[in-house]
Parts: sequence; structure tokens; C-alpha cells
Amino acid sequence: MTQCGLDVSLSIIGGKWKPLILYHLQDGPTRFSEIRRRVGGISEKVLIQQLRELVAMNVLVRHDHQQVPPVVDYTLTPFGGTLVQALVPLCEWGNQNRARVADML
Amino acid sequence: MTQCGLDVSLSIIGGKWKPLILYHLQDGPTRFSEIRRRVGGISEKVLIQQLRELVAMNVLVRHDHQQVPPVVDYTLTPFGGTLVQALVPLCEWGNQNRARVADML
DNA sequence: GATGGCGCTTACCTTTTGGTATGTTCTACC
DNA sequence: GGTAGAACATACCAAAAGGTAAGCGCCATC
Repeated sequence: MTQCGLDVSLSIIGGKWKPLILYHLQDGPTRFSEIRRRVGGISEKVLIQQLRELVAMNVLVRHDHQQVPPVVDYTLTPFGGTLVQALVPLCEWGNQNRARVADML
Repeated sequence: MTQCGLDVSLSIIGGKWKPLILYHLQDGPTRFSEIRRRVGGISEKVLIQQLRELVAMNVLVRHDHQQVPPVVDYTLTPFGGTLVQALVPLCEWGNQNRARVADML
């Protein structure tokens, strides 16, 4: 049986939003406001917070296009990419069990 | 690209402890105190809370052996088993990146 | 010239989550 | 007879996380 590395993963993707954010960055560089729309329900304040933390952990890179009005996008690093892949099964599990879980709430 | 089911999974395993608890239940029925020892660092109050929620979501079953002093154990349901399997990649990811992540903190 | 969008920041407040400490009932052990 | 351990319950408290609301500098559009 593999040793438990969940503590490590959870230290990065812990919290309500990070997994969702990462998921929505799979298609390449994405602008702040676009991420916000895709994730849905998250406030700007919280989104920036989470993005900063992910950048600090080298999961994302922030690219400021130095334009005005501002254009900034966020991209998964290769490291972040491996994380997202580890998230895929959970994503699929959720889809397969959406109805069942909804009934229980 | 698969639709995002992370919201569903997160509604079940959200929080600091649930993934860890599930992980440590992989080897079959486990007693309360044994879970506590395996997880490590969790208080009794919080552990019971989490276990109750997992039982309510049909991820675990609680078996009270009707003995005194009390003997109670918790077991993954088949449903819970599928969830744990979806957690495995994250677990492995954590192991592979433990050193790297530790450096960043 | 008011409005709206961009990517934020700040201050403040509420909710959620987790932690500590203590108590309970009963048995086994020293 | 004092202690320890089983599986909790309860009360209280601290910390973390998240949400709300406002504002900012600048530009484009109506």
C-alpha cells in the first residue's frame, strides 16, 4: 500500500476553491475575469487570494501584459499540470455520482 | 474535456481531515481509537464529527458491537471505496512531490 | 459625462472549522 | 482502590476561511 501523501496535496489544494480554479485553467492561459466567470460564485477578493497562493507554490504563473486597462493571465506550470491530472479521477467520480450525492443532501 | 464534478466530490471530502480518514480505512473495519492513532493529530471531538458526516453520506458504516467497554468500528461502503480510489492519484502525487513542496513552505 | 469593464486593494464582518478541556459509564488491570 | 482505556458528549473558545461593500486608475463606449 502506498504511503499517504494526501497531507502534501492537501497543503496545496486545501480550501473550497483551489481545485475548481485549477480545473478551469486546463485550456491554457486564462484571464482573471474569465476565471472568475468560469468558476462562478467566487468573489474577486477570494479569487485573487487563491491565485496568489497558487503562484507562490509554483502551481501557476501570472503574466501581466503591461497594458492599460490591465490584462493579466494565469497559466498552469508543468508542476501544476501534474497536480491537475491527479485531480481528474475525483472530477470524474463527482460526475458519476452527482445525482446520488444530491439526493443525500 | 470532462465536465467538472469536483464540486460534488468536494462536498463530501471537503475539510482538513476527511481524505486522511478515508485513506486510513482502506484495510477494512477499524476501531475508533485505532483511526485516531493512525490519522494522528486529530482530536476525538473532530474525529467523531467527521465520522458521523461520512456515515450520513453513506461513505462509511458504523458497527457497534454492543459491548462494554464499547467496541465500535467503521468500514468503507462500496460507494466509499470508489471515492477512496479516486483519491489514490492525489496521494501518489503527494508522495512524489513531498520534498519539493516542503521546500516551498 | 455617465457607465461599465479591467485587475486589483482595503476594511470589516460572518460563518465555518477546528481545538481544548472536562465529564461519563463501564471494565480490566495493578 | 487508583489508574487506564474504550467511545463518546458537551461547553466553550480561537483561528481560519470566506463573503460584502466600497474604491481606484484608466480606457472605451454610449
